[in-house]
Amino acid sequence: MGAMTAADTELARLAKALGHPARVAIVRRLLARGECACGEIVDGLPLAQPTVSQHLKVLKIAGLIVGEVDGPRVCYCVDPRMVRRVKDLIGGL
Amino acid sequence: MGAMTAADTELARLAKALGHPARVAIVRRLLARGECACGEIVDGLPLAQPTVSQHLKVLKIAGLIVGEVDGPRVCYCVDPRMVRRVKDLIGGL
DNA sequence: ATCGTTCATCGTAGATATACGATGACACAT
DNA sequence: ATGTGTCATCGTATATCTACGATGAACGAT
Repeated sequence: MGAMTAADTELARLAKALGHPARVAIVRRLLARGECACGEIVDGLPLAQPTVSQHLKVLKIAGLIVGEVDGPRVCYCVDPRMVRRVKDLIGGL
Repeated sequence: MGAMTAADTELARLAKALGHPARVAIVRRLLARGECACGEIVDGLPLAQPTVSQHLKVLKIAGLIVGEVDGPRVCYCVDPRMVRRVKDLIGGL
């Protein structure tokens, strides 16, 4: 016992993805709205569109959200399994 | 509704502090042991002593742990209120 | 007073994160 | 084909993070 475990790495990876106010706000908004186009997210944040897109990418790589192309738009929503996973890992502390 | 709230910033701040495997491992160890001297933490991690001390500082600034000087040693333990706070904030997602 | 132990801080190199303008890619119109 | 609206990616500047050797500060023992 002592070294960093796989669970430590997984939790750190997810926590890091949530380690920026904009990304927390995005997740919260998606949970409230169910799903949301990128533009709406941009409108709700005091950040430029490329910056928001970059934050969305971080959340997507972490697996917390998924993006579905819908015509000219991209619709984002949370992956409830990953949100559950975060809650379990934090709750397991 | 839309902009980043104070709760978003607080959660992001705490999540960021947990956004490194070593820091998660430290918190977990402290929760398991109750309290722990710095040296024991160093021994349990594949990192140099200054690096561990730096990680401890991050956790301390975030309020997740507190350090008490005990002779030549420094005894660390988690602040249970802050751990509760993290769980509540994550659970509230 | 000097030494050994324990831990923090300093200084620094390399990597990663954050922000945005500019540009590219794609779908849907006209 | 041309244009418009939507979003991703590129390029880049600045800041922050991560790691460690070297050094400093504080305590207990000799």
